Amino acid sequence: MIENLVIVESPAKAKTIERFLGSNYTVKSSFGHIRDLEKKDLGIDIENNFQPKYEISADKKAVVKELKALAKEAKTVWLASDEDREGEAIAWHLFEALKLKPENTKRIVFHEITKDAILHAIQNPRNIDRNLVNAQQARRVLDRLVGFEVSPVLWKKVKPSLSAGRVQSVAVKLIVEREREINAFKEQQYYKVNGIFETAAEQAEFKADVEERFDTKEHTLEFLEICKKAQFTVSQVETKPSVRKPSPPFTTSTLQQEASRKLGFSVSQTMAVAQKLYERGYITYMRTDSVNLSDLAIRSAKAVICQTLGERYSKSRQFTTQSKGAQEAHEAIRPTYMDKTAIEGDRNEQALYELIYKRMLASQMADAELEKTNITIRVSGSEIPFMASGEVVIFDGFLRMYRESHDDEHDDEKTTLLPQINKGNVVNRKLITATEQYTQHPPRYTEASLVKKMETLGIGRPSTYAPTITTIQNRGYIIKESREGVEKQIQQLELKEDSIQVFTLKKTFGTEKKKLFPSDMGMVVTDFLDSHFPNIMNYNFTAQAEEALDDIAEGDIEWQKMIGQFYSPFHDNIEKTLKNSERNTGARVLGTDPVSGETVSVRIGRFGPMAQIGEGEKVRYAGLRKGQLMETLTLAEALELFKFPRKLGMFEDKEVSVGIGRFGPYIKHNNSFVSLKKGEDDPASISLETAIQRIEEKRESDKNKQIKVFANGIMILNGRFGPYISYEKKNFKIPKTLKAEELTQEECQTIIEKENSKKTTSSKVKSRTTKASAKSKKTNTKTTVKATKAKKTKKEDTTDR
DNA sequence: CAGTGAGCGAGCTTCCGCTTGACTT
Repeated sequence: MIENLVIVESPAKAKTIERFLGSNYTVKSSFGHIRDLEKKDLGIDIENNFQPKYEISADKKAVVKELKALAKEAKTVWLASDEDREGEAIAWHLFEALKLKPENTKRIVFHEITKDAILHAIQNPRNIDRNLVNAQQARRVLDRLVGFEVSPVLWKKVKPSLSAGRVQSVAVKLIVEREREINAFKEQQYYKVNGIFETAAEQAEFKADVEERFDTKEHTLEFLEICKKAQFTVSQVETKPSVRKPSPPFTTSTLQQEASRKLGFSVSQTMAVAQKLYERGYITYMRTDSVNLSDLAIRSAKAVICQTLGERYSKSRQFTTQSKGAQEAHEAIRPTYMDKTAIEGDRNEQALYELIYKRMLASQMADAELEKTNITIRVSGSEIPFMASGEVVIFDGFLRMYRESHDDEHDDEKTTLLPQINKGNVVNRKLITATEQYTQHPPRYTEASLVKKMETLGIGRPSTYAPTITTIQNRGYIIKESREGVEKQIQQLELKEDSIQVFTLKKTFGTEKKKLFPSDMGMVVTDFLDSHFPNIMNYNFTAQAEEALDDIAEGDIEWQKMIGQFYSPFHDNIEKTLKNSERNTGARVLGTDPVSGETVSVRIGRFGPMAQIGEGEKVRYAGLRKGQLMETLTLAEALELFKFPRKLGMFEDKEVSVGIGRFGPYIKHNNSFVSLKKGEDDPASISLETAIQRIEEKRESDKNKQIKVFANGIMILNGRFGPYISYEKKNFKIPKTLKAEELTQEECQTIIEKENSKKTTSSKVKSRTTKASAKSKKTNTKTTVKATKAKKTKKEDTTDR
């Protein structure tokens, strides 16, 4: 018999709470949502006032069974899921699925995991808030309707297996629109003038720049000529104090941004590392949109600061959340114990912890006090002045602990110290340089800056930022990659003493590191959705839906009514689009092939974007190269694609040719492929000799990979995860009980047969060559393995008890 | 990993938000 059963969402939370509550309370976790709309079909009875059809999620069957058994013998069941829309719904689903009784079920909430907060919650139970639950049901049903009615339109009109949704489609649109802004951007050349001066009295050097940009070299030279003879007089000195305040402690979004900027983490990597820190009790919950801090946390931060840095550095602050649609079920992300300055763990874990620690501590520290000085230097004979600015830190305050970084940081050395200068002083020029520059297009999104943008639009939630970004990459809508910039020659003019010299420098422009680029598919799908479903693609759609959901939560409107108002025009639009719209391949005519006179065009084909010359019998195709977009491809670039594969000659009686594939240029010989050496080989000019050399190098390195080769083509190879068997281009795992070096051909044969028979029974999907099918196959086998494992562990549990 | 790009038709795909593991060729 159990006295009290408390159900929370996270197992780590359950462990902590159990410690606070003592032996009368059994604390278990639901592992998030336990029920959802039917996985297979729409799961909504449209005819019957949008009645949702729920089922226990496949991976929660065991959890539900266990909770049900415990609930049956408990005197009181406490539903302690989070205090937000989703949490309320979890409580309700638990109530329904576990068949709880109203008389001994209590709903409690707390948004900080402290003993006081939990005991207080136990003292103040309430009932499940049905209005809030209904708001969640409306949210769920809306997302299912959008996703499961729009996606099939894409299957018919664009390509099978594509997806659309309230969140993901808008996220892709952000990337597509940014790319178009960049394409439309006309870069402008200008000259930027910087100077180094010294004071007459102390001969102290300092930097000053001209804020205006010069449009031509001639104008720049004119200015330098004036400077040559000019006197430089300090016409204004302006000093004003300023303060800088620390940023609030981390939320999911800000943690992802800072970890990306400071540690180079991807958003999913940040979440994985944070999860580990959370599970080991080092930090509070990592999926939160709140900047709230518990009183205990504020007090203990104060104690640490006063003890280590002195009282002057301490300033307790509580922050309020600004972001749109925040639900604030949790605290901000902070260390659980402020006296733990460092933790055990790998390098990434330590680095992320340090970031979280410092950010939290800094948030409880005093403002930094600065003194900013701006100096204007008049140039005799010109209206254009030089400006110098300096910053002196009077009191470092929180800056001692933490400096936030920003996306738009150009290593501006604006925080330099200025020498003592007074109005009317004459200063001497040491060196004046004018450098040719280019205006910059708007920056492409990184994963983290996309999350930031989504958060400001109120799209997505802390728990979905990382998965959403993964999804749109998996669907092939966007690609994360780094691209090398282009080297340009730029001119620099230098005025030193009495001569002006001109130099030519090389500088690389447009280098992109881990940025998000749209694919052709992303652009075609975005355009299709934008033209047929402008309502859903509107950046305000989610915000407006949230307002309606708030009304439902307040009890001002019935949730089915809200859904009904959305659904009828929406569904009509679906029907209309299915009937009237054309199949969309993003086709575009580029021009005429000067050789054949045939039309050159691009479109998305069965295997992706391609270029095409002519029609009918004489048609020729060529796939687009990495980094090329149908939208911006020129006729010349398209014609270039048809120059490969190029025949080089013969080697060992087989033809050697060079081509360009998805992973760059390659040499093909006797059905095997060898990559060209980056930076050395040029596919357009590579000789037969070099190609043969590359083939022989590849053979040598392949030899080292081989452990054993059998006559019938079975090979034992050394791979990334240890030895494996390769046969007919398929790979097979070697059971851990066997030694790779000692395997015979027969033994390999049996392993292959065994694996092959397993594969055909576990996946009914016919083997296709597309990525999507390969992936679904994987998940299929995965879930079956999981299911059997779950059963096993459950059995062990019952025998133990 | 890198050739490909017709057409038919069966059977499949898909959403967003809550949570953790499992396991890689």
